[in-house]
Amino acid sequence: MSRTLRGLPNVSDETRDRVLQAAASLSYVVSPIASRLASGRTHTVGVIVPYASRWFFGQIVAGAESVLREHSLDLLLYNLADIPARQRFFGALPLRRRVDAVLTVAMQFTDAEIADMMSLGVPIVAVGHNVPGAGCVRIDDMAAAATAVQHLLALGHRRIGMISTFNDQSMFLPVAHARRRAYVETLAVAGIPIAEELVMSVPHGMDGGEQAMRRLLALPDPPTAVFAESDELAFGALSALRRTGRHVSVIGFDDHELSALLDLTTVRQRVFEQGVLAAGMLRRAMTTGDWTPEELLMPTTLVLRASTWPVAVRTAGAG
Amino acid sequence: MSRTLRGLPNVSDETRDRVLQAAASLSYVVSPIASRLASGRTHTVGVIVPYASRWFFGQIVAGAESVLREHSLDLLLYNLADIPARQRFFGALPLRRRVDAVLTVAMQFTDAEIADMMSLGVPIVAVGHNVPGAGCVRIDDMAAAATAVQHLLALGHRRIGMISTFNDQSMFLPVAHARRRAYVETLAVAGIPIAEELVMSVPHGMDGGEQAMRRLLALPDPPTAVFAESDELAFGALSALRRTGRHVSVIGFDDHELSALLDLTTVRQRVFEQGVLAAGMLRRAMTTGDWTPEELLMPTTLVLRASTWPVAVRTAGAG
DNA sequence: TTGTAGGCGTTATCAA
DNA sequence: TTGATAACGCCTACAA
Repeated sequence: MSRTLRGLPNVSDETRDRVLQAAASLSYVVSPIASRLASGRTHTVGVIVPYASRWFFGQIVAGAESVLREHSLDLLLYNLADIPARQRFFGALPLRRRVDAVLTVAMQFTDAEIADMMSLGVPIVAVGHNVPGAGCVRIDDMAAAATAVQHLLALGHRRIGMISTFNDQSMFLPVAHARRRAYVETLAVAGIPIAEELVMSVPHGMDGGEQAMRRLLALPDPPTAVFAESDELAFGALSALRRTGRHVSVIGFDDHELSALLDLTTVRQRVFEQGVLAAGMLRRAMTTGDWTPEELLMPTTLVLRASTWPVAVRTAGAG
Repeated sequence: MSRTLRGLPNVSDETRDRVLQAAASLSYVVSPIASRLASGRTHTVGVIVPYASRWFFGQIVAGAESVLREHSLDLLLYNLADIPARQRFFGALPLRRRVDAVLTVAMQFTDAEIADMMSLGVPIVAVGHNVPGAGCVRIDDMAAAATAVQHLLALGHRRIGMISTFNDQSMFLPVAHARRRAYVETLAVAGIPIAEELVMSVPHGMDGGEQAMRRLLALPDPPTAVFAESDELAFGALSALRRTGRHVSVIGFDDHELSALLDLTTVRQRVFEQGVLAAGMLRRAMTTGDWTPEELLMPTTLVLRASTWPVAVRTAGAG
């Protein structure tokens, strides 16, 4: 009977029909839990995110859900929003004996935490950051961020600020690191000295962006253009500009769904699709049983809109 | 031993210590799956949403996750984004034997589907819509929407449009229904005849809002103000206005995190908190074992910003 | 307070 | 191709 319901090959047609009919008439369904205990496979992937309700993570989760659901795999969400949640997670490691695979999104792990994760002995794929020994789906942050800064340089800007982030634990996420490094290096290549005061580090989100831009505007010699690590930060920056009536070119990163509305120049990445691809890698590993971590690099695109302009225009107008 | 690990009372201190130590040294953890099979309780709540990646649903899910995780309950996400997903869901009803409770968010169920859900025999709480026999956390949509329309009336507007939604199956979600009814009734009370052509029904999202506003602007006698069923629709409407250079007052609904930036007048509801409360109701039912569905009404607030203004001002200016 | 048998509903294995 | 029978790892109940 079990053989029939699972569609194994060695069952006669007649028996199959008989079983299927009986199952239907009793509206019988297999208990996934019992089946998991007996088989040892949980058919579940644990998804770990730092901020479940942010746009970026919502996209990733939705993307992953779509492929997992299609293959009848469960998605167990862990939102490690604050320090207590994180401590609870790594203290108890609730994933143990509970998932067949793990998907982590833009997390900053300590070495000990990575060791914990690897000790689960299941395939792991990281989106937007690198975990040694795990698969990876990401963009080339350095190159993409460099594109953004180069765009500002091409417009003639020389005094360029950056809005960067740190998290609750005052840690710089890997993504923040890479984008800030690209900023520094690109300016260096262009022969522009880095001005410490032009680099703001704030908590992620609109409020952080607004705060950062206000501080930049308060400088004796404010920037004529700003590169924000993400569109949400850029939104905050735009807000500060609008409230103060000042004019500074702003470029973001992500192409958030509202960026077009706000006319924000940005670097587009396909977020939903990264969730799809990551889940696909894990699904394959779970069904075939063999797992060789691979790295997937997604392309990015510079999207030109009205929030950036040549340096001469506005400074002349405003001056 | 099982008694110790589960913290049951009738264990001597000495034994408890001994067991705890042994467990620690072997880094032993109970298998949640085996425990579920034996006890018959899954410690899992199924969460059903129509659009996992939208802001509203992200907030609800994050809110629910925070309380469930705190009590070591699992959250199983089902995103019923399209018709195939929905059919698969109600065809197989994967929740059966798998969850101890269900949380549904702003879903439109048929009677048959409701029957299916109730047949699970577990507590159900609905957020943002009503399911007979289930608990409920929501706002008073009629009253809140009426407030929005009254605001426009108070500003002197008499020709007021509405942007409403239908979903993939061309069904009007309960929320859409209530808000449109409030629109009709509030105008009626004010003695204003309803003009059919002023009510647009579009798919949810910014694109829908933009489309709807364009059609409204194309009317021989366009509205001077528009009530959008949600902020995301309103964003689209604002976009259309900006691109066409026209001026129409717009009020939204939700107080999306970006509404302040866009200066959108709106009706605020506390979304994250609704997720928290709904999950709390289910958690209590799961732990105490008794379940009497209750209904929770959350307050809303009119938030005044710059996207609405008295009718005379702009029409005079534009005319 | 502690130990022990029985059962939860499958899967996997081995005979038949 | 089929039927029967151990695991799977825990919880519950009952006995000691």
